[in-house]
Amino acid sequence: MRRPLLLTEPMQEKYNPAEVERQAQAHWTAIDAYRAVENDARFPKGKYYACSMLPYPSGKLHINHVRNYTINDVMYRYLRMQGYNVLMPMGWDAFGLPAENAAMANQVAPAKWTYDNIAYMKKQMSVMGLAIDWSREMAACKPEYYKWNQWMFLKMLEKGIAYRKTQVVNWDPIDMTVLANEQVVDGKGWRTGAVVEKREIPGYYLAISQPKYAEELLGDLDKLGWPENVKTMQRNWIGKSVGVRFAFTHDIKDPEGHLVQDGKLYVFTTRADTIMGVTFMAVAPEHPLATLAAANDAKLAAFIEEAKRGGVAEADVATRDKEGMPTGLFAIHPLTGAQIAIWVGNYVLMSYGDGAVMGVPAHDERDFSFAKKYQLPIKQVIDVKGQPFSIEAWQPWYEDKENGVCMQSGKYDGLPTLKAVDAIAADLAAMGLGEKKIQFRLRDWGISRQRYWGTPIPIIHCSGAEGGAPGCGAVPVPEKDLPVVLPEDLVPDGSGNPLNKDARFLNVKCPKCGKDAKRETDTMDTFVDSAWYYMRYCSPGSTEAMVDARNDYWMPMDQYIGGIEHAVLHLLYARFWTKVMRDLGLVKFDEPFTNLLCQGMVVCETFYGEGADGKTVWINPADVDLVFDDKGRAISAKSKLDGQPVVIGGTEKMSKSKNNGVDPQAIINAYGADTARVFMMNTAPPEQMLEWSEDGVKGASRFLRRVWVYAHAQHGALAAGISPLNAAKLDDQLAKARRELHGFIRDANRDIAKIQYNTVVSFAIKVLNTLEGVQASASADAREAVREGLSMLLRLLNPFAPHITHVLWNELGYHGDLLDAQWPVEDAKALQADTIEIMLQVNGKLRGSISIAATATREAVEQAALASDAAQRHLAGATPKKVIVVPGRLVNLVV
RNA sequence: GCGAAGGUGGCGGAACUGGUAGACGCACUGGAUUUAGGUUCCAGCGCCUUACGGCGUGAGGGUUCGAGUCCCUCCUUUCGCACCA
Repeated sequence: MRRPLLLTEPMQEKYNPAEVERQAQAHWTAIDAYRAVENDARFPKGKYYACSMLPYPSGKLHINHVRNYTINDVMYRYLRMQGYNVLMPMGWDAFGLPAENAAMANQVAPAKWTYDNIAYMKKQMSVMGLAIDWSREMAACKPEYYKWNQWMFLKMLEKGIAYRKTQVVNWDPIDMTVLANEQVVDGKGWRTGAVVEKREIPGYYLAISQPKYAEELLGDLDKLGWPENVKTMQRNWIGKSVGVRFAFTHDIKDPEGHLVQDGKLYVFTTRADTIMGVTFMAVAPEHPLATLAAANDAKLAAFIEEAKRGGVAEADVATRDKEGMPTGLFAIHPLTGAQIAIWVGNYVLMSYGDGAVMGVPAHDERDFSFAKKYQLPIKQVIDVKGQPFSIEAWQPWYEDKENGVCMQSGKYDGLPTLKAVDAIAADLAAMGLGEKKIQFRLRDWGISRQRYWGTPIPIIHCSGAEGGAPGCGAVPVPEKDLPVVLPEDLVPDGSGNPLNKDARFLNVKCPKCGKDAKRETDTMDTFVDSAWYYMRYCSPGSTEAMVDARNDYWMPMDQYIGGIEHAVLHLLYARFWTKVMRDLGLVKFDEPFTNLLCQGMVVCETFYGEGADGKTVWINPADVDLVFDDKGRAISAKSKLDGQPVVIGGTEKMSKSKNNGVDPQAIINAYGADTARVFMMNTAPPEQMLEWSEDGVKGASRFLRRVWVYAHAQHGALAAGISPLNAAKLDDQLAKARRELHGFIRDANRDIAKIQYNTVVSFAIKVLNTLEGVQASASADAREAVREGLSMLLRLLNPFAPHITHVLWNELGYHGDLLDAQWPVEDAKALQADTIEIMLQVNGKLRGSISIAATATREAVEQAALASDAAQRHLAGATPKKVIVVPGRLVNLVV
C-alpha cells in the first residue's frame, strides 16, 4: 500500500527494537513475503537460489547458525532489491548420532527429542527476521523424505553403483558395538574405556571412486565458482596419481597348498623409475601374506595384533610411530630377480591400492627412516645433478621428481624420470606383470551404519530354512514397498542397534520366495540425507517422484553457504549424488552448487578461575568484567558473580567445555535481531573467524540508535514538502557531502557484490556520519540532499537491519515496500570534483601532497610537484633523475 | 603424518589492479551535558623522539622508483583427514 508522503502521525520517539521488529515481522507474515514462486513475473532478473547448509537440530540455535543464516539473509535481501526471484529455504538434518546419545542420557526416544528440538529452533529462527520460505521445509527423518534415499539406493544397486563388501570399523570389545571415530578417545571406547579394536564387517558402499565419477568430480571443479582452497582440498582428496601397478612374484602357499594371490604381490607406485632401488616390501597388517606368516610366528602375530589396536581414523594411524616386522617371506624382484624381504608395516593402509608398498629408502622419506630404524639396505638409483648422496641424513632432493636421472639401474641408466617410468612400465607389461595405472586416493563411500536413528537400508536377508534349501541372500525391498519405515519409539541403550531387538521391524517375508526372512538393520550414513535435501526444497510435497519439474527451475543452486569443515566430505558426496541423479535422468545439470561461500567460525575469549576443589572452573565471558590500563589494554579480569580475579585464557571456538558460548537468544532479547545481525556482519568478513564481543554488540546497537534518532530529527523538515534537487547549484558544503555519500554508495556496491559484508556496513556507518553533518531544516537543497541520503542509507542498510529500515522507510513516507525497493546506485555526476589531492614521494618516501585540478595533465602534475615546498625541501637542490606519475594518485621524484 | 588457510595498533578489522598502512567500529584518555551511574556530544589515540625526524603489516632475505600486497626460507595459529555433523 502506498503511504502518503506528508505525514501527520508522530514518529515513535525512542528506538525500541522489540516493537520495531514485531511490527516489521507482522507485516512480512501478513503478505507472506518470502514465499518463492517459480517464474514469478514480479522479478525481471530471473531466479536466484541461495541456501545454507541445513542445521542439525541439536536443541538450541548455535551462534554459528545465526551467522550463517544472516549471511544468507543479507544476500537474499540484496538480490531481491536487485530484481531477482530469490529462494531461501530451511530444513533439518534430523538423523544422526547425537539424538541417540541424548536418548541414552535422558531415556527419551530420538524421534521425540528431535521433533521437540526442531520446534524450539524454528521458533528461535523466527525472531531473527530471516527471509525463509517455510512452505518448503523438510526434515531428513520424515518417511516422505528418506523414502527417496531408499529409492536411490535401489537404483544404484541396479546400476552396480551400490555394492556390498567388508569394511574396517572401530569395535568396542566390552559393549560389543561399533564406534564412530568421535566415540574413540585416545584409542579407547568413550563409554567403556576399553582399547578399541579394528574389526571387519560387511557393509554397503557407493562407487564414488569409479574412474568415471572420480575423473568427473576432479575435472568439473574447474567449472565451479568456489573458493580456490576448497577446490584444492577436493583435488587433493580425490588424489589422482598416474603410476604403475605391478607384481613381485612369489611361491608362497596357504595351508591348503594354493598359491597366495596367484603368486603375485601387487604394489602401486608413482616412482617406477626407482624400482631398481627396492630393498624391502611392506604389507598392511590385514594383508593375506601377513595373516599367513603370523600363523606360525607368535611374535609376528602379536605385532599384527598390536597394529590392529586403536581406532581406524587416519590421523591416528598416520601419526603413530612407523614400525615393522619381517614376515620371513620373500618375493622376487620382477626386473632383477633378487629376493626381496616382505615386512609388515603398521603404516601401510589396506584400503589404499593393494595394501602393499615397495620400499625404496633412498628416494622416499618414509622408507628412508624405516630402513634406518631396521638397518635395511639403502641403494641410490637416482642422480640429481651429481649431488653427493649419503645415507647418514635425508635430503629433500632425494625425492626430486623433475631433475632425476637413473643410475645403478642397468639398462635404464641415464634415463630421466618420466622416460624411465615409461621404459620400466613397458618392460613390466611385456612380462605380463604390470601396467600403467591411474590410481585415486579417494575411497568408495561406505554408507552402512550399525545405528538406529537413520534411513533403513532397504534390504531383506533371506537365509533359507534351517537344514533346507539355501535362501535368496540379500534381496532388495521391492520399490512398491517403500518406504521401509523406521519405528520412532525405540530407545537405544548403548549396546548395539535397538533395531536388532525389535521383532516388528526385524521379521519379514522374503520378497522373492515368501519365506521368513530378516530385515537389514543397518541404516544409512547421514551424509546421504545431506547429499540432496537442497533439491527436495525445490519439489516440496512431491509424492510421485524424488524431484519434479520445479527442481529444474531452481537448480543448480546459485549460492551455497556453510562451514569450511564441510569443504571435502559433504560437498564431495553431494556432487557425486547429483551426478548419479543425472545419470538416472532425474536432473539435467552436472554440478549442484555453482558458487560456494564457507563462513568462518564464531570464537570467543575464555576465562577461568580455580574452584573450591582446586580444579579449573571456566567462566562465561558474559560473567566477566575486564580491567584496562590507561592505554586500553586489558590487564586483568574479575568475575561478576563473586568479584574474584579470573585468568584470561585464549580465544577459542565456542564450546560447552570452555563455557565460552554465547546464547544468540539472549543477545536478541537484550539488543534486538537487527543489532545482532549488524554486529556479526560488520565485525569480520564472512569467510573469516568472528570474535564475539559484547562491547562490539553495543557499538552496533549505538549505530542503529543513531540512525533512528537522525531519521527522527529530519522527519519534520522532510514532511514540509518536496522540491527538485538543484544538483548543479549546491553550495560547496552540500556538494562535498553529496560527493562523499555517493562515493560510499559506489564502494559499498563494489563490496556487497563481492560478499564483503563487513565493509558494506562500514560504508553505511560512514553514510550516517556524513549525513549527520547535514540538517534537512537548513535549506530546501539540504532537505532534498537529506531525503536522497536517507533513502540511500535505508536501502543500503536494509539487508543487514531489515526491521528498523522497514519501519523508518514507511514512517518517513518513502514510496512502496522497502523489501522490493530499488537497490541504491551512485550518481556519477555527484562524484565529480574540480580539484584532487595527490601524494608526493621523494625516493619512495611520502613527503607531502599537492592539490591540483582533476583534469591536470601529466606534465602539469610533474611541474606542480617539483614546484611544491615539500619537494624543494627534500630535493635540496638536486634534480630528479626520474619522475613517476601515477595519475590521480601520486608523484614519486627519484634522485 | 598428509592436505588447506591465516598472521596488520590495546582489540575486531580496512587498504580496489604493486602506489597516502591502520578506513569504520570497539576499548582507552581528556573535556562538555547529567544530582549520580548510564546515555549523548566534542577532541585525542601505531611505536620511539622535546623537536627535526626515525621505525613500523609474524621473522629473515630478494625483486621494484615504490612491497601488507610479488618471489624464496623459516616460525606460528586455525581447519579437515573418510563412522561427529
